[in-house]
Amino acid sequence: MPEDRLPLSFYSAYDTRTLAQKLLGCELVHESEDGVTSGIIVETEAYLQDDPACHAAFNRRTARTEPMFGVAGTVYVYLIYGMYQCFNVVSNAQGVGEAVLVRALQPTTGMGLMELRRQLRPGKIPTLSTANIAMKELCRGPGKLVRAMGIERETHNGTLLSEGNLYIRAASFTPSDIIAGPRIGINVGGEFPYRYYIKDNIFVSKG
DNA sequence: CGTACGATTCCC
DNA sequence: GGAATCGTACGG
Repeated sequence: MPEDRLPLSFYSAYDTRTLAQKLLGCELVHESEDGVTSGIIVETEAYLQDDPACHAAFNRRTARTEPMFGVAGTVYVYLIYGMYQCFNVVSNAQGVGEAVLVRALQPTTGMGLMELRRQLRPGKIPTLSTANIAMKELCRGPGKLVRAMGIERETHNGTLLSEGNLYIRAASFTPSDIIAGPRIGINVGGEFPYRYYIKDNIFVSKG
């Protein structure tokens, strides 16, 4: 199978909300030392520069948000609730500060490795009750998919999807129906329907 | 320097 | 329903 990695030009070819929809059906890939994991992106959210829910809203440049002001196709990974991380694709022109949050994947490669990574949660000893994670739960949520894919802020934050071992493949199909609705877990900006997901796809998070 | 909190997940 | 857990943001 050809790598078919999306070029950097793909990420700047659309406005952020359009990109969030164009990413649906594309495949996120991580070629790690432990093995390859990948999954079809089935759920995303857009975060815009005039959007109160966006970390970089209103040109707020800090050490954390700096990657969001990089070129489209930059990776933005941040720590949330002290124990989980979220993976974003930086969008729009350099200096704008917008991104697309990836919220769920349909696993395609390395499900065994995904399950192992999910079991190895910090402070958690795997038990029989956690020994088997359903395939549809492996990447069902932004924190879950980051852990299953082995994505880490230390190594991937600020990298480019056009180079390195974390990248996105072009979609091999066009999603038939895309649903838009309110974003999940935010306290402001709830009036904007910037969450997008593939209709009837069982790997989409419940929110 | 102190502290409140978050684009979440899991357990009671 | 509530805890876990810590870097970040912001005020003093």
